[in-house]
This record gives sequence, C-alpha cells and structure tokens, in this order.
Amino acid sequence: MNSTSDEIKDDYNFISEALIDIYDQIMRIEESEIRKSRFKDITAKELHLIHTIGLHDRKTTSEVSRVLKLSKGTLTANLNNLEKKGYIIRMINQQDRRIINLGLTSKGRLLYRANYAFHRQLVESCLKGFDGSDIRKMRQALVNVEKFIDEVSSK
Amino acid sequence: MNSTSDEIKDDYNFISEALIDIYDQIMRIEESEIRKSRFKDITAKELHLIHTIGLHDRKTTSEVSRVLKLSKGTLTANLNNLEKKGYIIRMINQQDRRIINLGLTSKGRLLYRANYAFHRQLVESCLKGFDGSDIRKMRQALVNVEKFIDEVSSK
DNA sequence: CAAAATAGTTTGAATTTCAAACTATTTTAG
DNA sequence: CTAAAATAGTTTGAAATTCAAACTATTTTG
Repeated sequence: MNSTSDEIKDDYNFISEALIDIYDQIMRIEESEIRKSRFKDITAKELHLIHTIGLHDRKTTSEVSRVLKLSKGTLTANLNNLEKKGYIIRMINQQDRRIINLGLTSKGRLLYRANYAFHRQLVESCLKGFDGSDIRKMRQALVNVEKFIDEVSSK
Repeated sequence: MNSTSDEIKDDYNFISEALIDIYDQIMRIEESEIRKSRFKDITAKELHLIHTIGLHDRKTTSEVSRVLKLSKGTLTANLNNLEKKGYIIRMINQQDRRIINLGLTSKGRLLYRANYAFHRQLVESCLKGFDGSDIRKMRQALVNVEKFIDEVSSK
C-alpha cells in the first residue's frame, strides 16, 4: 500500500492523541473492573505495586522502591496498607536480617492473576485480526519507544 | 511470514508487560523533560490538564472535570495553581455568567506546543522504519483498544 | 571491635484529593 | 412575573499520599 506524506502526518497526529487518552482510560477501567470483583479495596496504584512485587520474585523493599521510583517511606506506607488488607506479606531475610523480602498472599496472587488476565484481554483485543508479522511490528514499535525513552533519559 | 501459536503467545506476553512499564516511564520522562526547559514548575498532572484545556476550545470547568474525571473541587484547586503560575486564564462567559471558560495564556500555549512536540517525537521514534500500511495497522490497534475500553465500560 | 554503610521504619510537613456545603446565576413552573 | 429548582463553580474540612530527614537495627569494613 502507498501513502502520501500528508496521510502519514495525519496518522501520526491520530496516534499521538489516541495514546494520551487511552492510557488514562486504561488506568481507570483497570481499577473499576477490579473494584467490581471481590477486590473492592484496591486502587490502580496498589494494583501496580502488586504487579511489581510479582508472583515468585521475593523482591526487597529497596528493589521495588527503585523500580517504581517511590521513596522508601512512601513504599513502607503502601506496603502497610496492602499488608493490613491481606494482599502481601513481609518476610525477614535470614541471611541478612536488615532485608525484607516481599511476597503475595494467596489473595494477592489471585488479584495478580485477575489483573494479568485483564491485561491479556486488552492486548488480545488490540491485536485482533493481526498476523504474526503484524504482531512482530507491534513489538518493534514498543522496543522503539523503550529505546527512545532510554535515549532521552540518558542524554 | 508464518508463526507458531507459541511464538505469538510469547509476543502477547512481551507486549502486555512492555505496555505496563512504558506508560509509567513516559509519564516520568515527560515531566522531567519539561522541567529541564523554562517550565520548571509544572508536574505531569498539570501537563495533562493543560493538554486537555487545549489551544482554542474555551472549555468550561465542568467539561474539563468530566473529561479528566476529577471532582469540581479538585479541578478548581488545580486551576488556581495554574492560574497563579501564569499558564491559564479564566474567562467569565457573558451569555451565562455562571460559566467559566478556560484558556491558555501565551506561556501556557508555549508549554502546550512543547509537550505536543515531545509526543510527536515519541510517536515518530516509535514508528521509525514503518511504512504507510504498518502505520495504518498501528492506528487500527489503537481503535481496537478504544473499542475494548468502550465495551468494558458500558457492560 | 569500632566506624561506616545499608535496609527499612517513623515522623512531620506539604500536596492532592474528595464530598458536601455554599454562592451566584439562570431556567422552569405555577 | 416571580418563587423554586437547577446549574456552574468555589470553599471548606477531612482523609490520603507523598517526600525527605531522622531514626533503629543489622551487617560490612578497616
């Protein structure tokens, strides 16, 4: 297929505008879907934190605060909330007792999987009708964005 | 090109995970780039608000709070901040003097354009090496996500 | 083994948010 | 035509979120 430069420019604008709107909406819908389920006490931010803690990684508080770019104090507060609500557990590392390893409770793991399923659904709907080569393109686009982000942040 | 079902499944996972990370990073980098420029007093949220107010729309406070899903009180507070910092103006609507129409000052318009340029750069880097038909696919993917979001929110 | 470094928590202040009450204005219904 | 209802936006007070700095407990280093 061929395209004039103007048509492509128009696509760029469309994509740029759509991206801004879509992300906002996804965050909102992700939270509201979760709140319709048995996990009514969870915010989008907490979802993100639970996703970062992950199923089997036993990450430390410092690791998580570095990844999420939250101060250690803020993360402690967030973890207290999630612990109170029964989603996460703190485990003292027996090799180095300064360190807390983080894990999900069974409730936390259920939530993780529900959220993961939602993301999958979203990606599947996004790529509906795409073949293997289309999907590879999509992947490439994301790699490009990651590269762009790296370049901008390291300059 | 041909792909096995397993390869495709792997791509789905990659895309799903990448999307989660990327959004977070974009927000952060967007703010940090803006803060390196003459607009040092602006947060990512304020950037989003300025984008929503837009260059020429003269939206009302209610419209903006509906779009951004912020309470009217919260929006009033945000607008006060941006007004104090010289980015926006409130204009009393002379047809209906209850209504405030919102506009950007020249400083606000400069910021809008700088942010817009950043988004364009991002999208351009994302689509580097893509031809017209690839780009159309990309557009389709976003339309698909929008449709998914609409379906989920209306069900 | 004492000093420095590290992991995580606590503290106090600043910011952001919301819902509800409030003010000003316009629309509606009798 | 006017009193009541509705609407647009602001104010208020409380709750939640965040951060940096001080702090506690533990481990590493010299």
